[in-house]
Amino acid sequence: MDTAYLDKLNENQRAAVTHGVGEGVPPALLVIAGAGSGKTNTLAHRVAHLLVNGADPRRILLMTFSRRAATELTRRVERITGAAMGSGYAAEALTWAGTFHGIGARILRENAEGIGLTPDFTIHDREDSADLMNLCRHGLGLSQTETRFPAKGTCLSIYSRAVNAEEPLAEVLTRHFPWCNAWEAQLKQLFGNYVRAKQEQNVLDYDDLLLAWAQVMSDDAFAAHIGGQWDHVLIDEYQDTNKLQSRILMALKPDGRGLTVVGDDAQSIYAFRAATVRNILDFPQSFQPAADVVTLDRNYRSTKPILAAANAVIGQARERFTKDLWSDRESAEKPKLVTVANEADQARHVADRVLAAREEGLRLKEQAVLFRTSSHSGPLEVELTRRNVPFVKFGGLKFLDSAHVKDMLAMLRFAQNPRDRVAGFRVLQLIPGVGPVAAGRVLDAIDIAPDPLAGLEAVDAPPRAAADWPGLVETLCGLKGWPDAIGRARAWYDPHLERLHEDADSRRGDLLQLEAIAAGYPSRERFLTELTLDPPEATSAQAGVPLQDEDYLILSTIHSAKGQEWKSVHVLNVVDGCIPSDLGTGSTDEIEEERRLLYVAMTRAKDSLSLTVPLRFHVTQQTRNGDRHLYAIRTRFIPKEILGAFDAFAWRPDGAGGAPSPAPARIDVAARMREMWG
DNA sequence: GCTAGCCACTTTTTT
DNA sequence: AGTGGCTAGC
Repeated sequence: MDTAYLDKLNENQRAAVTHGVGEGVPPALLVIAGAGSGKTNTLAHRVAHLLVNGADPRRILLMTFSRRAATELTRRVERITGAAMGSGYAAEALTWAGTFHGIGARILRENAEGIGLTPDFTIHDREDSADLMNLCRHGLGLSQTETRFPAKGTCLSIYSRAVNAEEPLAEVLTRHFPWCNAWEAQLKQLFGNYVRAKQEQNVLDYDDLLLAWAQVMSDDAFAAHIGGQWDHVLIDEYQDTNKLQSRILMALKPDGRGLTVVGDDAQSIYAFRAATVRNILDFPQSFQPAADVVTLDRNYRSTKPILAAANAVIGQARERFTKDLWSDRESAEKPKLVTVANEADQARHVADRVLAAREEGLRLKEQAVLFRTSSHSGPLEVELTRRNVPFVKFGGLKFLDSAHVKDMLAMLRFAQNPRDRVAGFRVLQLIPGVGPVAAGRVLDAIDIAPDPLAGLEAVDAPPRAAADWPGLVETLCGLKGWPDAIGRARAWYDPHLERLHEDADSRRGDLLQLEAIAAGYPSRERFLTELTLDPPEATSAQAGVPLQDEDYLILSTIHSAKGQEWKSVHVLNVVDGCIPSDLGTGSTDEIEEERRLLYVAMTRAKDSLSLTVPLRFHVTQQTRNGDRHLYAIRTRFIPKEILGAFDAFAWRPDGAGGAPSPAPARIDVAARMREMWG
């Protein structure tokens, strides 16, 4: 066999790739992989090396942080094995690649019969879960307490943390939600009802996908059966897993044999989701003998000055475990720290720089603009649109959150699982004359019926909706056949869309887009499951998704930028209040996480990095004082002592003698002339 | 029992 | 700014 691919790796990477391969099932391995150290490449090589050495691809489990990462990984494995073993080799047989939640859903569905679930369960996203929590909250009369009971979203967060961190409720409240301490007894009761409701309605929420999986694994026979399906289990981004996930992992491979985890504690940015770096720190000692550790600290991505600045930022961290990264990519260009007057200037400056770089031959796709919070890119989006610069935005997406899309999905989910009350409640109330009470009655009738769909057909029409009722029932019962069903649902929904929304036209466009997405899935169940577990993550300024060969600028939240890299990176609002977010300055742990967030943002850059500091910025949506301007200061993560790592300067728009230039909207004449010829 | 309209609250990051 | 909850009126 041809293992030439090993020659291109550095010593540590090769150690990680070959560790224990060819000696039966290899012992546990932890790879500490710093930013840009070729982590994905190393992981892909390890998988490929296992395959080349005879591992069965169907018996390899790959768990990544996102669906996109899983796709990228399998693609690379395919390329490596293709070169080594001839292109006939199918890495497609890597059938077990996905997120923890996605794999959990699949295992639970495949084993549903044996573990007291029905295989046609539907999955609630966060919004749905909050809605169900709300129904339970009302059911217990907690919405009318004298002092305010926590809002549904807060209740769900508390519940979720208790589940994912495996912490007792009292501890969760004290440590993370002290203002809800007084409600402990009521919350406990509420959560009991919430769990019961989910079970009665045959629905699972995100947490259940892990929790039920973990429960299954606590049964020895099941644990052996499920863990025995794979010889090798490899986990990426291990620093962002929580206790529940690590428990599942340990139960899959109790002796650690066949287990590989990869991560970097300096890039842990999901503590708000109960992720804990303890998982990665405690991993080696979880086994007897302890797992081997390989560290990748050579950075291939960034230039020396960029890395020096990033190291300076993370060097201020209160505690950390990994060493500084090093690079031999020389460059005279330090990262820029640009002070601008306000967010409008920030937008102008970034747009200027992006366009200038494109003039010098750097495609828009090689450039990215990163920010802490989705809304921070607002002024820039306006500026880019004004200048006709195409962009695609990742993170903080609301496509699935918009009312009309949720209506459509509720239709499909209700047809899939008529016991799903959240979906039913939503669908039934679309008809004029049906409110919460009438909807509740119908759902109660369905609950009692042995066959839910038949129950729906048999139920009496609500008194004020007699005219519209048969149409709805007929549509719901007829939502079979895929993907035709979604077209029929849309046809029924269209008049309601028209009636409910002023801007029905643009919303109709969204629904057509949804229909196009749906056509890519083999069945209604797969569509609903995968859309919930892996929602479309990008939005674009133009209608429709840009074509693959089109060039566009990347706008992304820092969280969504994880694992990615660009030649040129701009980071917006590098000021206190944004990074760190003023919502995240409650505890030192939270501040440390914000610091790592800035580190992650900076280490995305290969050749050029620029941080902007608007001195004055506009705050909207403040409860107290309404909209107002705030005077900001440079982020505390870049104190004076490390300023030397940056090229710091102030920028003002051309020709601005103080007042913002009233320049008319610029016309991209060149682009228009090109457009004349298609 | 439903709907419209008014009021109050929210508050980031995401599977 | 937009959503959700609550109340008054039909």
